[in-house]
Amino acid sequence: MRRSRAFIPTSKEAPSDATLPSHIFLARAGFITQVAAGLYNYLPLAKRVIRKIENIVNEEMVKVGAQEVELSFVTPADLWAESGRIEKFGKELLRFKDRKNNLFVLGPTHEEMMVDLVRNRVTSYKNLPLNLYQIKTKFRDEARPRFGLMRGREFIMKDAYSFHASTEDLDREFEAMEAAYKKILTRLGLDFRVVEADSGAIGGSGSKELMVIADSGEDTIAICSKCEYGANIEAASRSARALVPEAPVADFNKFLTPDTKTIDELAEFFKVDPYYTVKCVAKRVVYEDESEIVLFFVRGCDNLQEVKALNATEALDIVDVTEEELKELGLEPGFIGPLDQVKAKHVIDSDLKGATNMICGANEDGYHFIGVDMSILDDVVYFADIAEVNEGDICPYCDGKLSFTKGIEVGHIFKLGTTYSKPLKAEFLDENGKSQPFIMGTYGMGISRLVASVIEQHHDESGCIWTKETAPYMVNIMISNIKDEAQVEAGEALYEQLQNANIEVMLDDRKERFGFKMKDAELIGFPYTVIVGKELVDGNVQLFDRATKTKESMSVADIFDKLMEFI
RNA sequence: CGGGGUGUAGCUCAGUAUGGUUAGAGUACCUGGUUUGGGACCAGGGGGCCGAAGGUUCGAGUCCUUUCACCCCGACCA
Repeated sequence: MRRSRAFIPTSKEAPSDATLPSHIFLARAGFITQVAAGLYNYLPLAKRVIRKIENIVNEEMVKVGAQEVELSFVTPADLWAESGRIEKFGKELLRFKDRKNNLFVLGPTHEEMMVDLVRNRVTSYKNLPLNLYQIKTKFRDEARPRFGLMRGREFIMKDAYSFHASTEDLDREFEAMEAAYKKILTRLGLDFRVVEADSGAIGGSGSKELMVIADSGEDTIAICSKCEYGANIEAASRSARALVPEAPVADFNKFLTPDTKTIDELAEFFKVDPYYTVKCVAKRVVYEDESEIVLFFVRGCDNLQEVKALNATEALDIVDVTEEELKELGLEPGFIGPLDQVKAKHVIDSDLKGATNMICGANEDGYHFIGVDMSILDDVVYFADIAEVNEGDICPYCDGKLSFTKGIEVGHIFKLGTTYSKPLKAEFLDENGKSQPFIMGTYGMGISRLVASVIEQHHDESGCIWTKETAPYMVNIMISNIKDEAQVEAGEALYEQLQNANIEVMLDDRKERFGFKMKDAELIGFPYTVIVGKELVDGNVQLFDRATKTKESMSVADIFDKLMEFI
């Protein structure tokens, strides 16, 4: 491509609202333009990068035996009602009616559509397993789209769906897909981590997220210092502490503790480690048609993890409550404890099961219980893992310590089981002629988010640095002075030579100054720029490496071979 | 969905407290000239329903009302 003909509107200034490097540089370098909140146009350079990522995804999907399909973007609302997700997804589903007044939904993900496609068409265990995928635009009417391509309302996702006759076969496919996803991210040149995750609105038994490590990531992940364990903070677990602080041994008693409403005040009052205190977090738990206040109890040194709390109560939502609401129930904020009190449902963190020498609220203004043995609650209360892990906690699989880092969720793979096949009545006949719902898996990967992720990990103050597998063009030939006929001739010759060798090459033939064209090349981020300039009189050109920003002189005769070596 | 902010040239922004010729700068763009190794310089030029609608006024980018859009913090979210 000749730069003089290319539609690459670069700019010195970033959009005023852009904060992330990926957003700033993709906009400045002429890859994307914004249309409306969370909606972007992909310009020629972006389109080329997207196609490259898609090609890699396609290659790896073919290797694991998945088949590409493309399902309708507009999906009948009836299907969403059938699975029950029309409520669960809520306003994120963009709904509209056609001229015949039928309700439709723009597809935010395609479990229902895919199940509908397969049910009654695959009806025998002999035709399983089956893995179908597509790469397609999705639409989710996010409450607050932001960060450019990172969180758009319209985005490109690769979504795969597998169908199995047994959970063992699903496990096998899940592992194969995880391996394929790792391969894709590795080929793209990304630093990533596979972590355990919460299954969210998609549902299902087990799920893992593929996180690209980046400070700008919106997710916090806990990773082990010794082993491979990593988990989203929403799902991270830990081992019980090996070393515990000295226990405040005491007989059970009610103790006057005026004005000690917070854990800090309580720990200070008794001069004990917050580890031995019981913290109460009251929340309103919302179900489909009702809601109730639930008291969550964790150790004073821990915090409630709301996603875990949501899962423990099987609720749709969890919202804050006011002190007034608690007082109406007869509870005493600051002094709420799990003993002798049945005014609201209790959920106690499993780390408190059997704990002794604890201090907790006595449900009476100004009083706490001391010397509490939590095991007396064993049979009467619901225990669940609801505490958020802290940095420095012990890994659940080894004796390593957990630390936090930020990640961009670029992939999420789920073992769905029969979550969708059952309600949608998608069944097959097994060896015994018995009807069974499909055992399913679903595997998503954000293609447009990957474009942004590559730049989050590969950029500097001058702009984008594309990896070899993602670069829109591998080589940029820069003719320093377009009025110098010898430079033009040498540039054109190399341009033709590289094109004939099927190298993706840009020829910067614009009538601009050296500095202007270099800045432009650095902003766009071509891996290599060949500078045809003042050294040509000695028969030399320079090879500029974008990643290292170094220039190497070499003879015109050698440049082609040298490039072929690098690419 | 709560709280806040901003809408003026393709882009980044002045101008609005105190209404008053023809609405500005930088950048980008066009023409001519000079320049040609790190976003050059000189001269000339095109480009605006001042987000939209209504109102106040002799007169509105500026004041009032309504509305829309976009952004930020939070809630939410593969």
